[in-house]
Amino acid sequence: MPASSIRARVRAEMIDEIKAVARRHLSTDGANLSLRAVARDMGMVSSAIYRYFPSRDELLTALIIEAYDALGDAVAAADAGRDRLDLRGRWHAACRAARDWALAHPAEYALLYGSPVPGYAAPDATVEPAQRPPVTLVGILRDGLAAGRLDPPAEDLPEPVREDLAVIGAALFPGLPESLLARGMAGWTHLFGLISFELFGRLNRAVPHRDEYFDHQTALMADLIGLPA
Amino acid sequence: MPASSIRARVRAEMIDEIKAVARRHLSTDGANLSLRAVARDMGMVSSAIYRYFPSRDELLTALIIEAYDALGDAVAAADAGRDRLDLRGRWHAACRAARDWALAHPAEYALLYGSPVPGYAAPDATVEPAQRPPVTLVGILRDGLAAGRLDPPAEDLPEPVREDLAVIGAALFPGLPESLLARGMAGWTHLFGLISFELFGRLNRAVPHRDEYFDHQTALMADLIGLPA
DNA sequence: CCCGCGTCAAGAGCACTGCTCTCGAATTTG
DNA sequence: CAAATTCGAGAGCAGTGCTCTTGACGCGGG
Repeated sequence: MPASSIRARVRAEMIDEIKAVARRHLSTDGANLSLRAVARDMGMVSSAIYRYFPSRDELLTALIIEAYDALGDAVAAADAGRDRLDLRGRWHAACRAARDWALAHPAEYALLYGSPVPGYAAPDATVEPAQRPPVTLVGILRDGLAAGRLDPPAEDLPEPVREDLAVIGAALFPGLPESLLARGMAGWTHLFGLISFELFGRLNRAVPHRDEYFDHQTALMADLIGLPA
Repeated sequence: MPASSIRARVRAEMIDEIKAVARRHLSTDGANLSLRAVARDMGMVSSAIYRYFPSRDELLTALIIEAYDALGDAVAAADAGRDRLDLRGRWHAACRAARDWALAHPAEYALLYGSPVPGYAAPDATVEPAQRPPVTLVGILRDGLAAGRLDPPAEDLPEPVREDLAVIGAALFPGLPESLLARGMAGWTHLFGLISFELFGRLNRAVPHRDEYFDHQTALMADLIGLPA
């Protein structure tokens, strides 16, 4: 049925263009993007947008999912570009990729990891893409353990913590000791804080040498995890 | 001049009431608080608010500064409540105090540490209050070093990093080795990420035992810093 | 004491927002 | 070819921050 396909194709192109224009607005106006402004940029009237997105939040959700995917791809690609056994190299590459993506797309990063929009609840469709960056990071630990290059820390976790981490591990990293997973999550948590601090201007006048500071901070977390030099 | 003082006192009370009502709205409606709604709650018309605050952003700034102070006080009080030599106890108490405050005032925390409001630039008056929580945290390291209970890590920092940290240290923590300051900042960065993850719903279904997870994560950073058990 | 200055709240109004509904026009479908 | 679907435009609603004008009130100096 080529007839209906024409319409479908035009419609898909319209959706893509709306998202592209919205992304552009996002980078200048921040999270409060205006449907009317997007419509104006496309030579349309605001109500026409509603033919393609039922609400502004749905548009935001689409942008969020695409942003998660882009970030996840960037991190995964950087990790994949290193030798599987170069654990520290993979760690640094993945961390830097996340930071580079965030610096290149600050508004989208803020959309993902900034304060949640008051009325907006992230739909379930976003949780899988959101997991990809930390999964890539902890995957480095999994590989290191499997290759015998990384020893699980000799540490007894409090039982409730071990329990929670066991559930997470069973779903995403079967066989990974909980103590190692805990340190991987600490690394991910720290990485998020590090990028957010830089992006949200919290070390504006304090730290001029951003790149070096970032690398050293992530190296500290690699030490905590036990990644071999 | 008691006459003009009456006016001044009424005016100060009005300002306080506006801030109180705005804070209440903040906790329910998030960062996009409405001047008109605040005015309605006070039985006033929106334009009357402008007698006391020249713009919505100025009101936000006032709330931000008060929030920074409240958080800083909470952290400092928790730290001060422990024996000066119980470094790990102080660390945990300070971290927990920050988290407790954030959980009790999620909207204000988001205002401080969430994505920056697009048009809004934090005025200089906010930087000093913003420094107080991390200063309290790193102060624990300074005391530990002075008491001989904490050894600076034997580590050579990259020169640019050492340089930046030396400037920060000279202003706030004279005599503190840069390597230790770096770990203190890692701890602060991680703490911020940890609280944000919990508050912004990123470990909603994943980690049911929040308290224990939080304590264990901060303990990991205490390990990295080298705080003695 | 009381008049005038300064402060204050109110109201109207501007430009903007997300969103809904209706109405023609174009296009696809049977 | 006729019917059904899709689409864009426009008007309109309720809300926003903010400005300006108007009138009332309290205060201090003459």
